Amino acid sequence: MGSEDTKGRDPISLETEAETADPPKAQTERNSRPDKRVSLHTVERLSSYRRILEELDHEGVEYIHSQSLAALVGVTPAQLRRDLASFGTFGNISRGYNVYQMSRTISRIMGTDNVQAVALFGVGDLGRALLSYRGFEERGFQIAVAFDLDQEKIGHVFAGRRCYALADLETVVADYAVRVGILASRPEGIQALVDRAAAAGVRSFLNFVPKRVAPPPGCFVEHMDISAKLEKLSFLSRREGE
Amino acid sequence: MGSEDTKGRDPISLETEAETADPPKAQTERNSRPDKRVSLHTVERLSSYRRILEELDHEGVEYIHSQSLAALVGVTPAQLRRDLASFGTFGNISRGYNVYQMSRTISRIMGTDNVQAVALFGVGDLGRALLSYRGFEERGFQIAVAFDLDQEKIGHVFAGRRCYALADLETVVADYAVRVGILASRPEGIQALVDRAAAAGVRSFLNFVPKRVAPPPGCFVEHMDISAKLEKLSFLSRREGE
DNA sequence: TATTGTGAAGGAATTCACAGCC
DNA sequence: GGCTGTGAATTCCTTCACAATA
Repeated sequence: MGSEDTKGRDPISLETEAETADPPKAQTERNSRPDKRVSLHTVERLSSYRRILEELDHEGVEYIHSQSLAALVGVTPAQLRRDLASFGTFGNISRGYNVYQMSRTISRIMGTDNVQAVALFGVGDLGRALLSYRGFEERGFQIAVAFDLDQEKIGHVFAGRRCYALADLETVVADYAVRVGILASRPEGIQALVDRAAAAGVRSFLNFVPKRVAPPPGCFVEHMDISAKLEKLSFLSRREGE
Repeated sequence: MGSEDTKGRDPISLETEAETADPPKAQTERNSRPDKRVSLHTVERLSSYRRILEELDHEGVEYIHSQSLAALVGVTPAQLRRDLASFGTFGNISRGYNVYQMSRTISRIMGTDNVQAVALFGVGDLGRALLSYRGFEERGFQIAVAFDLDQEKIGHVFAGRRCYALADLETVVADYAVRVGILASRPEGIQALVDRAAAAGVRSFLNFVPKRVAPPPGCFVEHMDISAKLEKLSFLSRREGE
């Protein structure tokens, strides 16, 4: 927890002003390459780079070399450099990469430099756990509203967020400009729910419900399959020799 | 919910007897190829195949072609056939794949044909949500025990599972033959916890804690990064033209 | 010296396309 | 006719190795 100069800034969403392509600082203006064709593998790794970078930033680290960062993340230095190079020039030879700048740049690439409003569908055990989960905000997301079928829950406030009836879906989604939804409801009728939310303007969904959901046209559904991860671990564990 | 003949069987863990390489039915004995070298990509897709297959099985579907199954999962038919072929011969030409047999075979490949005991570390909001989560059992996992630091929680029973003190880690892990752990605790001291659990015999960890954990030698740590998934969705959504 | 960024090489994963089968 | 399983081709991803730079 060495607290060097952190220049009085929050880890994320410092400048929530313009969103125009303003060249704010020195290094940042170099990496605005339009991006040729970025693979999803790269995007997924960028997330893990950013998570580590944020830890480092909190610890007061200002610069880091590809060698060290790659070791922390668990990739090869070449891979790290290649990933970053997809978006332009990040590094400073001999000083390495500026931790804070790079974290902010990745945010911009991901589109999480401004906080996005997220809607939660289903306020059961898991939904409430997600509502009280700290860590979304500092990554650029905020569960702004919740929906549920249960009359007991509607109108109630959970961890600071109001629970609405599904009847209000269209107006609430519009009011809060929700583009991302988290699915944590019962499986029944979830496809209809997704279709309706998509029509209301929600573009992508993170699905915790153990049920297949087809993405509406132009939308994306990402499945959070806990059992699948456990199965992967199970498979890996029985491969003793590696 | 068409209820054709389901031959009076549970979706999983029907025959928990032998675990010896018994050839139970007709088709199953063909796919015991030792596996040359299976990629992790294939393993991850196998999980999603199995999830869909189980849905289909519940709906009473007996056979399915690679074309239809691939469409449901969201991969190409060639990819599906190639994945399955890594393990031997699954399909019956012109009838397609036997839904139930294939689901069982994937279980065997994953090592989830017998239920595995899982330990939960941390009985906070998320931990309790996981304890009450239905859906582990039918995929071959059961949270058998929980651990927490909080004296209020120790000795308490949550959703049928007893919460133990960390002092009892070694004995409890041995008693229940725990090989898999789920991390849902506070970030502080999590690395030490993992190292100690690994020494006690836990081989792999599913980590919900937003903190980097280095896998002990011979062990695996899989990170469940919710924010990373949201970032991926955010990135995809702003690529309008696809 | 040591580091980044990047052509080029190598390897891995996916798709094609068809033989063999029903 | 249509299907699976699979060699071959292709596309994609990673690593190597070095020029350029500080």
